[in-house]
Amino acid sequence: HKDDKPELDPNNPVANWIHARSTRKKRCPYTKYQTLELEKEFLFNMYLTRDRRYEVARVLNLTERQVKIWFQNRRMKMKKMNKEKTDSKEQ
Amino acid sequence: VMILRSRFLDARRKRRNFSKQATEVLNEYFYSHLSNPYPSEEAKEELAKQCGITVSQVSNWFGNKRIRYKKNIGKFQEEANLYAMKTALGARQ
DNA sequence: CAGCGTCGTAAATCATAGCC
DNA sequence: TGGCTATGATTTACGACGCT
Repeated sequence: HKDDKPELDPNNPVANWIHARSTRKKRCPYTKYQTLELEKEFLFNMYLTRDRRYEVARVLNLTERQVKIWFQNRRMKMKKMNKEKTDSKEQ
Repeated sequence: VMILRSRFLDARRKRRNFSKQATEVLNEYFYSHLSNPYPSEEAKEELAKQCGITVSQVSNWFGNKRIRYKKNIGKFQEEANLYAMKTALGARQ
C-alpha cells in the first residue's frame, strides 16, 4: 500500500517509499486556544471517555476524530519526553 | 541552585546544526539505501552512536531528508552522485 | 466486527542557526 | 548587520497492527 504520486519511472528511487494517500487531510495547525484547552483536558486525564471527547470536540470546534488523535499524539509526546529525561539522568 | 540554573540553561540551549562528520555518516547511509531509506531501530542506534546524537535526532534527520529529497530530487542530484561515488570507492577496499 | 490503543511515519509548519 | 534559506524540531493525520 504505497501507491499514487506522479512518478511512473521504474528507476525512480522514491517509487517504493512510503507515501501519504492523496485523500489525507492537510495538516491544520490548531489555535492557541484549542491547544491550551486540549492541554488542560490532558492534565485532567490522559485518556478520554467518550463523553469527554464529544464535549471537548464540540467546545473547540474539532471533530471527535481530531480530538482522539490529538490525545494519542500527546501521549506519545509525553512518552518521548519521559524517555529523554530518564536517558539523560543515567549517564 | 546550580542544578536549577543549569537545567534552565539546558532547556533553552540553542540548537546546533550537526557536525560535518555526523552529516557525512547520515548521508552515506541515506544514499546507500536510497530505495529504502528506513533504518531499523538497531541501525538508528548505531548511527546515533557514530554521530554523537540521539536516536530521536536520527529519526528527525531521516524524516526531514526523505521529504526534502522527494520534494526536489534535482536539487540533491550532485550530493547523491558524490555519496554514490564514495560508497563505490569504499566498497573496493 | 467495532473501536480505541501504540508505533512509525508523511507532510506541513515552526524556530532559528549561519551564511552572504 | 539584516535578510534569507537551510536545517533541526514539533505538530497534525494516518496506516498498520495490537488487544479486547
